[in-house]
Amino acid sequence: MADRTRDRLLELYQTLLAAYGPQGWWPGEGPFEVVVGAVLTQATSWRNVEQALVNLKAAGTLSPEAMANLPPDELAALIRPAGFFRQKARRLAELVAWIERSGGLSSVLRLPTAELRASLLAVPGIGPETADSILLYAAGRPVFVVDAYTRRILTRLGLLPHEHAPYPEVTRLFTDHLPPDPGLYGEYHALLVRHGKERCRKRPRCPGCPVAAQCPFPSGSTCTLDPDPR
DNA sequence: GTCCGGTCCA
DNA sequence: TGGACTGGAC
Repeated sequence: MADRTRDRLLELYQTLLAAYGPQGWWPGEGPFEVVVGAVLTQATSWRNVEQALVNLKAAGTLSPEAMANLPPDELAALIRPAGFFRQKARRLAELVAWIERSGGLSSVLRLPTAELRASLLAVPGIGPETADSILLYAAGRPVFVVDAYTRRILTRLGLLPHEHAPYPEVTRLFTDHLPPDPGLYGEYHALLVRHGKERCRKRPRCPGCPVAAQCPFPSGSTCTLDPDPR
């Protein structure tokens, strides 16, 4: 049976990969650094997250055990460059407490995918995108991470009805039509982020866009304003 | 001034 | 649904 969506998704992936090259996600060493980075990068550019990670490393607190024993205000001070630092310090503390309660990170990362996802979502401050980032990049599970870039790009390409499509619907677009390959999903998501910040911005930079041939509204022709009927 | 690799709460 | 959370880069 012909799967047009699959063909379009694979074509998009190949185009992005050819244009930008492998993105090398997730940067950093070890699953705990991925977990921490996933929280720190919430609504925050990675550049700012990096300094926070440097601070945590320098303080020797980039392990669940060390972080669990860190006073909240000290943790907040270390992650200050990542923004939302009081809130994120609380979120990291909650997350680390859950990890320690659950027998440590390696035990946690061995939980079945559905169970791990549910447990992560039950931690205050962990939403679907953060949970899925951890599932994919720290635990190596074939889940597709959906963010604002993903929604915007797919909507403009006509693969989604509108930018506010529910999270599970967007995830399914990928998992229903592509093989469950964590390597593919990880690279694909990273490429969408790259394309979203470099080209397919709110105000898109269409001239010279590598995806123009696959896009219904290339160049300032029309439709730079999304109609977006809720 | 605007934008970030979101999430929670009223 | 709209703010609040917060700092740094462009």
